[in-house]
Amino acid sequence: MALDQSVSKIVKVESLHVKVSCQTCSISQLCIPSSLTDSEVSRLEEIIHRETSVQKGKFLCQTGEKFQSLWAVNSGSFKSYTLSEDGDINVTGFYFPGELIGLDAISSSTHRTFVKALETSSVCTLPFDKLDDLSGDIRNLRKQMLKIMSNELMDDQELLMLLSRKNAAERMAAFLLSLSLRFKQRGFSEKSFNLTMTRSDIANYLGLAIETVSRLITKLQKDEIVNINDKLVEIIDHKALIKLAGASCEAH
Amino acid sequence: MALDQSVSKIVKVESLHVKVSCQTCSISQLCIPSSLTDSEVSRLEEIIHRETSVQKGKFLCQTGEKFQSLWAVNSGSFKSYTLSEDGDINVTGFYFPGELIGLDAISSSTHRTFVKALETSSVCTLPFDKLDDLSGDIRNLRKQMLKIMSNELMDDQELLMLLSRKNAAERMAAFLLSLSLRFKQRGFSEKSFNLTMTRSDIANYLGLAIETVSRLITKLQKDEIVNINDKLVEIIDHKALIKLAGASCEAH
DNA sequence: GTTACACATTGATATATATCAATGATTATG
DNA sequence: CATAATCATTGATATATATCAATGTGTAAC
Repeated sequence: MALDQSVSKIVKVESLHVKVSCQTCSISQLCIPSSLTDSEVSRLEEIIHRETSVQKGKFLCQTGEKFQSLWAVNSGSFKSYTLSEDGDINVTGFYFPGELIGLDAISSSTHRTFVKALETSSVCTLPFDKLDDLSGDIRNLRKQMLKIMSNELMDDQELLMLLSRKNAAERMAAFLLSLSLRFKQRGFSEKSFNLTMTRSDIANYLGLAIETVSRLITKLQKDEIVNINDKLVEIIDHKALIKLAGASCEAH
Repeated sequence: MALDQSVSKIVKVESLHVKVSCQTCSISQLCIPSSLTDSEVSRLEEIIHRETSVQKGKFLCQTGEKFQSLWAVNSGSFKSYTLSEDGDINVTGFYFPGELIGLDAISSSTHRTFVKALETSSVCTLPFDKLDDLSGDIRNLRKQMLKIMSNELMDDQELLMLLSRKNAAERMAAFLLSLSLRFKQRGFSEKSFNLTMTRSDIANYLGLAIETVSRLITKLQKDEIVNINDKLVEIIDHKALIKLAGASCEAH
């Protein structure tokens, strides 16, 4: 599959004199769980470009582009993927409000993935050089950045377990649980949320065939564990889902 | 499988008046590829506890232990793994000279894995608090730490691709190539090296059955791509190995 | 409103790899 | 030195999931 549509062109949302500040936003994991003081948040605020809108299907970044900023998702959702030489897509992750995009590009100073909006979304832009300078001063910011990265490492390791050792049903269950947890952590409903990505994205991400994903979803409904109506997921039996995701012995 | 043997007890190697300095050691990725000045390296040196020996089978850390330091591998090798509730082992990674252990524990301040010496090895210990303080002062050190973590994120993503999308032969080839590259980057031979881990470790890490790994090794020899004599690997046809690891289309 | 196109579901079949089983080789233990 | 224990190899069989194929459904295009 080739690149669809035109290259991204990020459009600044009209601010309409509504000056939203980081203090009230409380969404990015960079500010919130950390112990930044008000004045520290203010300094962070100064370097952040706030509330940029990205239309559905547009790119936040593309492979090969120079890395300059991190993005914090404000609303909407994104998928990241790589393209192999043969042109096949490898979905590497999904991003939801409160999450940081671009951490993996720090080391090479170049983006290694395509990041595409799954719906019309908005992000804050964090120029990395300035962020880095600031973190020299602010111990808690430095700590928080390392923490976020370390956290990502842990998440990746978990995903690794999932993909290498779990069967299809376990992967699907773990995927839904992970989404549920991420939404919960950011103050959204953990019981009911939207799958903004396609079945094909999910299948690709989980290393499964799209037909397998479809069948698994059907089965989860039959077993009355989750209810999935097209895009809308409702988790009915959370415990059963956990059990399904965790059980790695019986299946082997 | 339960925990084998006793808990680690790290023994200080007799220094024998040989004061090895980081300046001459040049092994850790923390110091070397970075642009630290001599005086900066000296400051780093002051906080590092050098050359601790770890016997084969002993633990560098265990799940649940408090995170206090990172370790830089000097010699030997380690494996990291988790234990599920049911007691089965999940090998999460291998560590060789020059590589840093413990980055994933930063976020939770607690070790989430067991790290076990595959052979008698030695490490340098980097107290994290002091390292963090120092990185507030030294911009390049800060940069280097983020770079290392970002790099790990990239590596993990690659591994993720490998485990979710590649078949057994591709995984095995990619595993050997990745080892080869890592050894090369640290100045060791890329053509010939030791598999210090068991077949079972490899199989577990790659999400394959041990028998499959064995068969693949046999096949790689038959095809005259690599020569594996018990633990010793010799890469004969590097190009063929790359081709094998990369091909993800033909197999699907 | 009709046509086209991406997305999703369901069934039949093929295949890669796990599992089971037997044996050999190497390393540790008394 | 003998015996056990771990690790590795090889073959036969079972099974989970990919692939192929057909159909349905919703959304965009004209």
